[in-house]
Amino acid sequence: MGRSPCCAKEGLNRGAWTALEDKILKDYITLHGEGKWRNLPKRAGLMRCGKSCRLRWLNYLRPDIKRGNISHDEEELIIRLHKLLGNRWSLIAGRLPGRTDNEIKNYWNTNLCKKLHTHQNSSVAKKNSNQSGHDKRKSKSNNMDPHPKKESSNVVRTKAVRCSKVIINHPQPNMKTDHQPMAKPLEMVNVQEAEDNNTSRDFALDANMEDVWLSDFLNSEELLMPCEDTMEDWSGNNFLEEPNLNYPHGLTSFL
DNA sequence: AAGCGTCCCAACCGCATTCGT
DNA sequence: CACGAATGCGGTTGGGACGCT
Repeated sequence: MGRSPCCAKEGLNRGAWTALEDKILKDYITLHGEGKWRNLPKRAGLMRCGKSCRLRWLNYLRPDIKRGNISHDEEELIIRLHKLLGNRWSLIAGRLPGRTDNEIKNYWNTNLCKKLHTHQNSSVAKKNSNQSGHDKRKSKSNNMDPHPKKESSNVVRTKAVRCSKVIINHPQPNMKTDHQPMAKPLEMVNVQEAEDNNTSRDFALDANMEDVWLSDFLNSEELLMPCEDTMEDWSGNNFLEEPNLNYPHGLTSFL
């Protein structure tokens, strides 16, 4: 695909994985566990590079995978997390059980990004009409049904949970129905208080504390999306470049 | 039915970060 | 501490699916 191969070894398979390769990889990892990706292909007898195996496993073969059918709640959560975290797909994915960074990234790029633009345009146009729908596919995507055609196809849709860096102490998020996407019953930690107490740096270093804060933040009314007013300014994702803002100092370092 | 254009997503890449010696 | 290897991450791409003409 344009660039030179990452694994310059000749004879390696590239492109779409076959069912046999999937089976070999899955069986091998079931037996030996994850890791040692570099050597895995050789040991498993796969003509793939380690990176490719890892990606295939993480995004496709791992058990307890959810694929497709991103719910409205999940979508809202993605939007809010993206506002908070920017393109930190792995972190966002860590907040969405069963979703992977790749899936979320794709979903964002193909659906939410367009939705945003559509929304912005419609805002600029002062709601002259319903959201465009001039593009049939876009319209379909905007109906919270991003994969309808594929769901009926033979494409397997399973993806792994991938909690890379964020420690999630919550029980399985209930995919909130009442503006509480982070179902954790949390003791309310006031961000401003934390800052006032000069504790922000510390809690940013503490994953659990950060988790609490993040949950609190996400539950805040400001981020209840989509909202036209806020929709207009979150495409830039400048919040990470502007350390001050209203966010704790430690967020960037935490990320 | 065929051709064409658009869109989606799996898989790739390079770079960054972490780990091991 | 330095260095190389391994792993993780986010951006990008191309093939295939789909809808329209």
